[in-house]
Amino acid sequence: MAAPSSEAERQRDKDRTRADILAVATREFADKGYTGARVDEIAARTSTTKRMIYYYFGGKEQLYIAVLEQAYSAIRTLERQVDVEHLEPEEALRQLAALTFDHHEANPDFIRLVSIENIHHAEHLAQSEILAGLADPALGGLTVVLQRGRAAGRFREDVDPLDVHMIISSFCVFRLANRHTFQAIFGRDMLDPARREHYRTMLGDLVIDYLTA
Amino acid sequence: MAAPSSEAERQRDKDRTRADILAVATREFADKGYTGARVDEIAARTSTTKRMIYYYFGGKEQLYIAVLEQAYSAIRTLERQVDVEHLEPEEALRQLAALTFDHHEANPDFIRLVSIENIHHAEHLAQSEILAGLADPALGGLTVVLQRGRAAGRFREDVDPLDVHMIISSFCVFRLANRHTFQAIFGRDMLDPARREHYRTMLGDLVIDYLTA
DNA sequence: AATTTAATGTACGAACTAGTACGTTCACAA
DNA sequence: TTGTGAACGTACTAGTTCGTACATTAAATT
Repeated sequence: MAAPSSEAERQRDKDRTRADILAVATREFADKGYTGARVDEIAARTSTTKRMIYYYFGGKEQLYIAVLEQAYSAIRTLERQVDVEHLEPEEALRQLAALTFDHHEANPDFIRLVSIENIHHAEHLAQSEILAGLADPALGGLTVVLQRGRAAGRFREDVDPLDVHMIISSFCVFRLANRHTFQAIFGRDMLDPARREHYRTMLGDLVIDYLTA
Repeated sequence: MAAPSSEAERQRDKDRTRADILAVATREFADKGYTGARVDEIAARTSTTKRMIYYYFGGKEQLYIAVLEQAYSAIRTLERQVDVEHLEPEEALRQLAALTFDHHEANPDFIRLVSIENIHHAEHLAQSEILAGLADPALGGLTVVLQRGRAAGRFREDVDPLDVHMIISSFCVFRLANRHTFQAIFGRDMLDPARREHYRTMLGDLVIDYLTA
């Protein structure tokens, strides 16, 4: 009479097997890229077999798309966490920027998957159905904040929310995505914890200074 | 009695064959990534054969490193073009930023190679010997300009040239490297010629506003 | 308990891919 | 003009990699 899905020690568990494969595949794809990732390697690190990858996902490409979808879904509701209505526009913007900063830093696999997907011209993302819900959450709060700042005469007039989003993303993504070549060339680790606060503040200043110039 | 190297229709030409392979390989690696690129495919697009790739370069990895080296070498002397001594600091900075903007836009293959190399943790770049000469040209002019701006009391005091370089690169690299996912999600093509001037100006404002806040 | 269906494991194959053995041709020097 | 080495082409191999045929076991259903 126990609910089957709540049993912890089941030997056969569709959800668990799927989740296991997905987790391992995420790391493998993020680490090696789409072409570099090996289905056999993913299977080996799973507690199940390669057969199950094809059983549940159909193939390497569909598995990769599933990985992408899960990674993107995880960040969808992110920007909603900032109280854009009651904070001062400047402070709300700083918090939005800091949120992106923190989230990207906490999810290096996601950034790598985005880089990889861009190498492939976003052809897999384009096939996905999650696309629709992605733009709005990223821009909702930003649009409101800019509106309020402009209304109060504190922000410049000609600013597009998407451009501000682009500025913030540029900085945060670059810091992770280009970490290795930057380190190799300039000898500076952009992810050094000792410099974290410096960069975090810098991003806030950058955005605010631009908007209030 | 004609100089052998000036003959256009030679059937055997070491330099030409090498350059041909390198040019084709650059496009192939930039397009497909290191793992995705196929030696046979590169050979097929060459006017020579796969045998020559191994003859001149040794193997796929060495060919890739040669491609990387050539791509990086091409941008080494870039920043020197700005007259940092005689221009106003603000104007010199705007020109430096615009130069990076233009160069990145004109060399999408290079940006893709950098992305690809970061996916591979810059392990190939680290093996290369060109590394040494790369940091200086990128920062030389910037350091002088910031110095002059600070001396004139027009720039904030606490700014590191490498941080400014990072801001500029972030923006320019993001615009190219993340073009496809950005387009897929937000429906905006960051490389649309109609928006080019907008972004170019925006980058200059961003940097100047931050430095003069 | 019997039967059906979902989930899983094993072993294998077909196609691809980096790299090479071997043979050939051209340029140049003596 | 002839010998020699550099430059080049063809055909192949060994190993890899995605995907699947086939067998099996556990859960759900009747």
